Amino acid sequence: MTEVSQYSGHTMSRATAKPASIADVARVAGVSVPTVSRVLTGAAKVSPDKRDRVLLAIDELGYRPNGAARALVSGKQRIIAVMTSETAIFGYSATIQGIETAARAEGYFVVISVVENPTEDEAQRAVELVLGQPLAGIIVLKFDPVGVRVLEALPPDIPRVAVSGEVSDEVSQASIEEVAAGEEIVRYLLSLGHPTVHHVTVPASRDEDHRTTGWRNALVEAGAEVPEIIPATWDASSGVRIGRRLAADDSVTAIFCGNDEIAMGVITGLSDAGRNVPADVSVVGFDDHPLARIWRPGITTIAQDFPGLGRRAFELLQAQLDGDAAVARSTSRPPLVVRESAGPPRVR
Amino acid sequence: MTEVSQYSGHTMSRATAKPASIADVARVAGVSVPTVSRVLTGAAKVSPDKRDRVLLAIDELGYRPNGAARALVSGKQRIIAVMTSETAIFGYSATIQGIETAARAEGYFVVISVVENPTEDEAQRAVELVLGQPLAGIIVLKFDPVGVRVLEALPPDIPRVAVSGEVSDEVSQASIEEVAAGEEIVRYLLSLGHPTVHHVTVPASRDEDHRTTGWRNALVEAGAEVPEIIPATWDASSGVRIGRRLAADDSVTAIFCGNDEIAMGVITGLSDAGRNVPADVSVVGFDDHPLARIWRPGITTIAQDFPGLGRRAFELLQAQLDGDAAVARSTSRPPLVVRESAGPPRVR
DNA sequence: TCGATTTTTGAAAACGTTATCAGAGAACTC
DNA sequence: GAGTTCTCTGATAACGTTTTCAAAAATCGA
Repeated sequence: MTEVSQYSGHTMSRATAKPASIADVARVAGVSVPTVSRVLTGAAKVSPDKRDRVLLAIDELGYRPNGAARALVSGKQRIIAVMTSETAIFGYSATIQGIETAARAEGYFVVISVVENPTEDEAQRAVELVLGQPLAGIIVLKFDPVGVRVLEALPPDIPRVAVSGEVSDEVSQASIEEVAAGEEIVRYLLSLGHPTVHHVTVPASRDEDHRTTGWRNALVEAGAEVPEIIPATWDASSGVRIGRRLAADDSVTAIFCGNDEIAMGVITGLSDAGRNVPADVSVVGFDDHPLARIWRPGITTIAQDFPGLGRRAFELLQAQLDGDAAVARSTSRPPLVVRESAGPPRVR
Repeated sequence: MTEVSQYSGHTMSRATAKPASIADVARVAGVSVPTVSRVLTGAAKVSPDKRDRVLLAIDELGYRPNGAARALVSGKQRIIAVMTSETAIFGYSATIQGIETAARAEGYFVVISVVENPTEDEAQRAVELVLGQPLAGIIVLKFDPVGVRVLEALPPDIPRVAVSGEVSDEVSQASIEEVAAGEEIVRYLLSLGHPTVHHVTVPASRDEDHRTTGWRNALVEAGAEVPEIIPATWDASSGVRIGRRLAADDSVTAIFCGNDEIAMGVITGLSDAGRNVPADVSVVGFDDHPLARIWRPGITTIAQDFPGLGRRAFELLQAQLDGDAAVARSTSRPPLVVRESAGPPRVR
C-alpha cells in the first residue's frame, strides 16, 4: 500500500503518457521481458525474488497487459459475438443472458451486434464489421429473417452456432422444438372444446414461424378450420388493437398468440371491449414471460428455457473452438404451463 | 463468381490451415504488403489495376484482416465494455440497448460484462478480466451497489463513464434526476388527498435509492408521516406477496413502487386479496415499462428515457476517447405519466 | 570436487497489421 | 529538354506480447 502512494507521482505522469508496456516493467524490475511474461502467465517457474521484483514493478507502473498484443501472438481470442436483430424483446434478451453467463464461466466475453436492416448488403456489411474485431466465434440468434440472412453472409471458416426455434442442417444449432410445442398448446385448446383456434403471430423467421407451423399442424390433424393468421408487431400495443377487433367477432373463442406480451395485449384489448377472459374467450401465449404469472388472469403458455438455450448454444460453440469440427445439435422440449387464461368455451 | 468456384479447392484447404494473412494476399496479387493495407484502409491512393488485383486476391483467399493485429498497431480499439450487475431487468436492458445503438452508429461494439458477486475482490477480478480485452473504454451501470464497487476498482487511466440515477462528482456521468422525479410522483399522490405514501423499493444503489430519497423528501416537505420502507427483490412475484400483505392494512391508501414490474406485482397482490386499484388503493411505479400502458389499470409512473440515457453515456465516453479530458455530465428530467392506477382515496 | 542433470534466464523470432520514409516514375512548368 | 513537383510504391520499422531455443546457473550424485 505504502508503495503505491510512494510512486503515485510516477503513476500520475504515466496516466497522460502512453501506458506502461512489459518492457517498462522488465526494465524497472531489472529482469528480461520473457521473465515478466512468465510471471504474468505462470507458464514457467520464476525465482521468488525476481517474481517479487516484477510484481512490485507492475504495481508501481500500473501496468496492464495489452489485450490486442496478447490475442495477436497467442491466436486465442476471448470474445464471442452474438448477432441479433433485437435485444429488448424478452426471448432475445433472456437467451443473450444465458449465453453471457455460460461464456463468463469459461472466461469469454460477449459482444452484442445488433443488425437492424435486413437487406442482404446490410447483413454483409454488418458481418464484415463484426469480423474486423478480434473474435473467437459467433452465435447467431436466428429467431427471425435477419438471423437467417446474417448466417448466409457469414464466411465458411469462422466458428459459428445458430440459435433457433427448430433444427435445420449445415450448421451447429441450439434449438427448441417449437413446432411440437405449438402443436401441444393448440391441442390443449381444442381438447377444452374449442371448435378452432385463432392465431396472432409475432414477426416471423422465414415465411412462417415454427410456432405457426405447429398451430397449423394441430388444426389440420384435428380436422378443424384453419382461420386466417393475424400478424402483430413486437409491440404489445398491437395486441391491444387486435384484441379489440377480435372482441367484435363472436366466433372467436380461442386465441393462440406468438408470445406472452402479445397475449397480454390481446387480453387487454378483449377486456376493454367488454369480453371476459377466459369465460368468453381463451387466450394463450408462448415463452412464459416473467410477468405471465403475475398477470390476471395468469397466462397459459409454453415455458421456454431461454437461458438454457443460450447456454447450450455457447457449449456448442466452445466445442467447435476446442477443435470439435462436427456439426452438432442440441434441442429441448418446452413444457406447457397451464394457468387461468384458457378454459372451456361458453356453451351457446 | 467464376473465380470463386475455380479456386474453391484452394479455399477449402485454407479453411483447415491457418487463415490467409496480408502477406499471402500481397504475394498472390504481386504487390507489396503496404499496398494491400492501403487498399484495405483506403489510407492512400492505389492504381486501379493493382487495386483490382488485390481485391481479386482477397476474394480468392477469403482473406479477412486480423482484428487483434489492427488494434495493436493502430492503438485504436473499437470495443467498449458495459459493466453491469443485470441484463434482464427492463431499466438495465433498455439502457444497454441505447448504448449499443449509439455505439454502433459510430462503429463501436459493445461487450457486456456482468458482475454478479459484489465482494470487493470479485469486483477487482472482474475489472482485471475485462481490461485484459482490447477495449477503448468502459461504461459502468451504477444503478446498484455493484456498479459503485466496480467503479472503485477501475484503474485511473482508462476512459470511463458512469450511468446512474443521480449525479455525483469525480467521474463523467449520464444520469437522471431521480430524486426530483421521486418527489414529483409522491407529491402527485399527496395532492390527490392521500395522507401519506407507502414505499416498496427495488434493490438499491447505496444505502438508499435516489427514488427513495425523493419519496422521503416529498413526505417530509408535506409534513406527512414517513412509513417504514418495504423492500422487494427484482422479481415481480415479491411484489405480489407484498401486495397481499398490504391489503390487510386499511391505513394503506397509496403505494409508490421502485419500478413498474413491482407495481404490477403489488397490484396483482392487492386484487387477489379483494382490494380494488385505484378505488381502494392507489399504486404508482417508476420507469414506464412497455407493459405499463397495457396493464389494467394502466400504471401511473415516471417515464424514464433509458435508451436516451444510454446514448448520452456513450456520447460522454466518446468525448473522452476523442481527447476531451474534462469530467462531463448529462442529466435529464423524466416526466410523470398519469394513467389509471392512482386516484383519490376512498372517503371513509 | 567434478561431471551430469535440472532449473532458471534472456536473446531473438514471431504474430499480422499500419506508419514512416525515401525512391521511382509520371506529370507538369518554363 | 531540364528542372520541379506530384503520385504511387515498397523496404523497413514499429506495436506489445508469447514462444523458441540455447546459454547460464543451480542442484544433484558419486
